[in-house]
Amino acid sequence: MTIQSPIWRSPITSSDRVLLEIQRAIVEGDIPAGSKISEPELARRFDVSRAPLREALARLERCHLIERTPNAGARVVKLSPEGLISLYQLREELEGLACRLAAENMAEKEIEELGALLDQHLNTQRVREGESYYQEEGDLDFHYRIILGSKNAYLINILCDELYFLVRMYRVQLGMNGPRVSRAFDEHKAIIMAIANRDGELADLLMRRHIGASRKNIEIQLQQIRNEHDISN
Amino acid sequence: MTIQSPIWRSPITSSDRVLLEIQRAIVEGDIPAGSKISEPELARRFDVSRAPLREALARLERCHLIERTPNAGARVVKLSPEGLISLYQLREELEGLACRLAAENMAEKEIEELGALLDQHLNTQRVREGESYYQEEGDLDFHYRIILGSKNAYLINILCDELYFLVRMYRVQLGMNGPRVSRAFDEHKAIIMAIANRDGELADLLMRRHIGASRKNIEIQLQQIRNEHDISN
DNA sequence: ATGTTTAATAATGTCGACAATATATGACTA
DNA sequence: TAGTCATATATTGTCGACATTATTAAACAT
Repeated sequence: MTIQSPIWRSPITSSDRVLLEIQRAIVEGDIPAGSKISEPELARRFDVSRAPLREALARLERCHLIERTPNAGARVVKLSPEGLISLYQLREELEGLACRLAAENMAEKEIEELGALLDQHLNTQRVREGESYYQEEGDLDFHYRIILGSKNAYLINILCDELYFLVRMYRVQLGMNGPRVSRAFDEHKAIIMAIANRDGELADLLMRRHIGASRKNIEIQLQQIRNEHDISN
Repeated sequence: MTIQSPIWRSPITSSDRVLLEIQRAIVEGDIPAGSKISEPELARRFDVSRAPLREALARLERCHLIERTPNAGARVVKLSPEGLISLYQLREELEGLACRLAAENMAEKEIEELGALLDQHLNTQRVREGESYYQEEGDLDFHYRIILGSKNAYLINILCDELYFLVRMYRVQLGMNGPRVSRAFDEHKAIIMAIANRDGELADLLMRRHIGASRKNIEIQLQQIRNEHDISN
């Protein structure tokens, strides 16, 4: 089961279904980055008419997974180092803010659940050593809850509905889930404590560092990939 | 002429045209906040079929001007103190970041133009004393240029395409353009100088203060409106 | 009179077809 | 052979109609 937007519309229409399928396909690379989107083809493939398909495309554009040009159609976005940096610059600010607001606005119960979640992930990780998919999901779940805890509707929308699919796409397609597992747990723990102490300023700072560290880690891996690529050519 | 998204699609389709018209109508209150959107009615009114109209609605949802529920239709958003605060919390972070990046990434020429723009606005404001519409437009233009100067595509998209219509809607409908004019000019001047000095940290700080001051000013006006409302009931 | 159930009405979601635009193919020229 | 132009093909943008769902109105019961 994949993590998806925490705010999901109750009655599911055709376009919702198609959106979910295409989102997954793009994030996991089944529809390759940079490739052209053909409306007739996708409509056949998912057995719907072009109306709900186009509705889905509009929402895919919203979460930056495709780019559309009038009369010319849509393409899946290309992943680039610049894009990744831009994305993480934004996340540092926005999730920092989310943390500060979460420290002010989260209910005690929510904070308890957040702590329980972390313990649970720690156990899962101990049992399934090296199996990084669970860590991936656990990490996103952690970030989601804090974002939701901010109670800022615009912030929630931007992070959960618009940017996080891209984050997942970068992670999945560049295979970024590596060695930072244990350190991430410690950082998560510290963030939760700051929130529990209602210390918004510290929670903010720690989250910025956490994402900054994550970004640097990814940049290193990305540089390695680029080097390998240069050698093989 | 109204300020609109700096990134505009080159060939203008029916849905683009309708989008612009409805955007203006909602921002200026011709279609009242909180009112229901009727697809057949708007389709007749703008002389298009429902297909391009629905495309436009999807994009209106994207910039938070309407809210849609499946099978039930769309409503124009309601303005609320909480919404305004959430919006300005975001702006402080995002435009602070934009300023820091602008100080790093803006071309010398762009910075010169930004300075020229400010002088020009100062003159316009001296000539048309009290006429706040020009100040409104000038202020947005100033912020737009800095955001564009950040060269961060996601940041530009979120601020210019998704949040700024809401900012304008709040300003127009609550009549917020009041007495801060001259102080805003000084603050703008200081921000430009920080950018020109390539001092990203300072530019960031000044922009956060600038927006924070703007927010407090608006909150005061909003409180006054609420008080008047309480008295009249 | 108020609240509940049922029928009538209107709205949204989806479909297939056509028109306008872009892309691909092939003929022609230098 | 490379480049340009005209044609053919395919894709996108738009339309009107239908199916499905929500909303309103009316009838009924309490």
